[in-house]
Amino acid sequence: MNKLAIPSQLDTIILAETFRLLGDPTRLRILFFCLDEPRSVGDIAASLDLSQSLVSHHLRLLRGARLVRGNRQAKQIFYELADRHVSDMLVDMAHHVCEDSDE
Amino acid sequence: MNKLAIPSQLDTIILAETFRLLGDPTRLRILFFCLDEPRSVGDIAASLDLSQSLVSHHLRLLRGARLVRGNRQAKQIFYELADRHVSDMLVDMAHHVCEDSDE
DNA sequence: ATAACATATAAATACATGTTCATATGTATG
DNA sequence: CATACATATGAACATGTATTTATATGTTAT
Repeated sequence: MNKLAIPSQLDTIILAETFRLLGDPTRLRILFFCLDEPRSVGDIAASLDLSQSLVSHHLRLLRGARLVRGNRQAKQIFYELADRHVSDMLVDMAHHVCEDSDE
Repeated sequence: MNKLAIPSQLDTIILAETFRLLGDPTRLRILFFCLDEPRSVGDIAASLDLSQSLVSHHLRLLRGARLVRGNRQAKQIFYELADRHVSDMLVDMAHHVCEDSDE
């Protein structure tokens, strides 16, 4: 509805922080891998060919920004996107980039 | 239509690159400032209280990623968002962040 | 409790990146 | 042409960050 006022200084920082976290290929791969179904840390590491430690570090950052959320199932912890906002955001942006050959 | 397949390695990198550029508060401020109407470099610098050099550096990056586009008008160069995709993206994301108090 | 498995954390390092300062390029006007 | 104005570029620096290696925490089963 509204064309969008210029975001406040604070909103800008929060927005930038979110973008910054999405601005790393490894983290993006992790996010897309967890898009459809929750995935365990080990699964992520094995499937994306990343060290367990690295995956854990990235998940910490993503958790901190509430972009993902994990719940324990016995020994494993399954991570998924935090909410619909995040997944929509990702999907939308992916479309934007893929369709980037027009205009 | 499609739920979105996992992006290719290349698309992931391009997407990450775009996000990375958006992941800086200064660049975001510049983009939002140029959202409604084209703005000269000097205007940007003065209005956002940034050095002319800094603005120019950031504009170069944004230009390189085809996020903004500038055209000369006599001595000045007016920058605006490159296309509708970019501006929509920005507006959408801003809304996502602002509405981030639900769920 | 001990062993085995899954995940998280800490320290260290190598590299990327935002910012500043100084200078160059380009454009109009006397 | 020379001067002033607007923007761009280059080098230097300081800070941030992705990744690795090593180790700790937590959970289940024997």
